[in-house]
Amino acid sequence: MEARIEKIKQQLQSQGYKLTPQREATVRVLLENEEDHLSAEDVYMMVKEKAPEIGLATVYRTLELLSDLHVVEKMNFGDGVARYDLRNDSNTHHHHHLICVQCGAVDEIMEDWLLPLEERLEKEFQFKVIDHRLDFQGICHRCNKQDK
Amino acid sequence: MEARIEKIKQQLQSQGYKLTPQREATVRVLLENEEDHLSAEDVYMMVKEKAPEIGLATVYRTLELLSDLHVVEKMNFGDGVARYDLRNDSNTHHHHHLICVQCGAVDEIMEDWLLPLEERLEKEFQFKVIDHRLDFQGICHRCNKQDK
DNA sequence: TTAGGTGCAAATCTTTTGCAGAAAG
DNA sequence: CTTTCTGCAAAAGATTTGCACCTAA
Repeated sequence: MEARIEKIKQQLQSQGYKLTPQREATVRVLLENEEDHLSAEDVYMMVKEKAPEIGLATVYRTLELLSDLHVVEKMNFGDGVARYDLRNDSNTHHHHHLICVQCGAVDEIMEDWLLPLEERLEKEFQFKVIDHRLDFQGICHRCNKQDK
Repeated sequence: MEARIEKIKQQLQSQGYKLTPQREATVRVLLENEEDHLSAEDVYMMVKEKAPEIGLATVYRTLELLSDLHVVEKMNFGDGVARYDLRNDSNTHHHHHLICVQCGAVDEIMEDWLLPLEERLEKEFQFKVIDHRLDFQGICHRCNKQDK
């Protein structure tokens, strides 16, 4: 965990930015909730517990900055808010989402199932893939059980 | 084109809704711009040319209604606005997006490449897939050419 | 001392809602 | 008539911005 913070600090500094206490608190919240997909408001509330004086605008600015640096990924699941995920070390994003339309849960699959498709895309469409996003909407295993 | 409007009219009526002139004008705009991904504001401006008295709220309400009926699909590409696409006749959504990070173009692949994955999901994760969404970010063939 | 950061409040932008009147069966 | 629909204006909610102060190299 400390190692990942150190790395992010270096990413920031290499671009002339500082890892301020506010930014560090924000990153720690993301780190401690890696499997969730927090909104800016979510992050704000959690950061407030550690650093009550922080402002919402700072959280937005931090998330935007980290997003520009590809440290976090900004996502949109269709409810009116942006959600943010820490990226893994290689700065690539290769997980897929299982979005339950019944209970709203968002699960993840961490494997990358799309490499064959990406190769096909480059060949057939001359489209050079940088990243992708794959979401499935459906009924999750928990709701499936309950329905019986 | 008239046939598709007629079909949408029946879909509305079967649920107790009317195909009002405003709604028809909205559908026609979507029909005439099927390969674009229009925002509510885009649709509003185009509908205004045919029916200048229409209100933005009506466009939003119409798009929301059509979305509920699965006549259009509401999407979000990460810029702050929702975008709307007419669905095909079977009311399924099986196209994939190629989003160019350089010129911003959004191309589509109409084939469904994911059926094998969906089967695997149901087996391995007990997740019943209703719909999916697959977007690729990268460099499109046009930009690829220009760069040379 | 100087550029980068921050908190606050105000501004902006998209989308939704309340309401009174209009349209359609 | 009664239900659905509309336009307008106001409200709501998320995000951004202006600004004066702050803080670290």
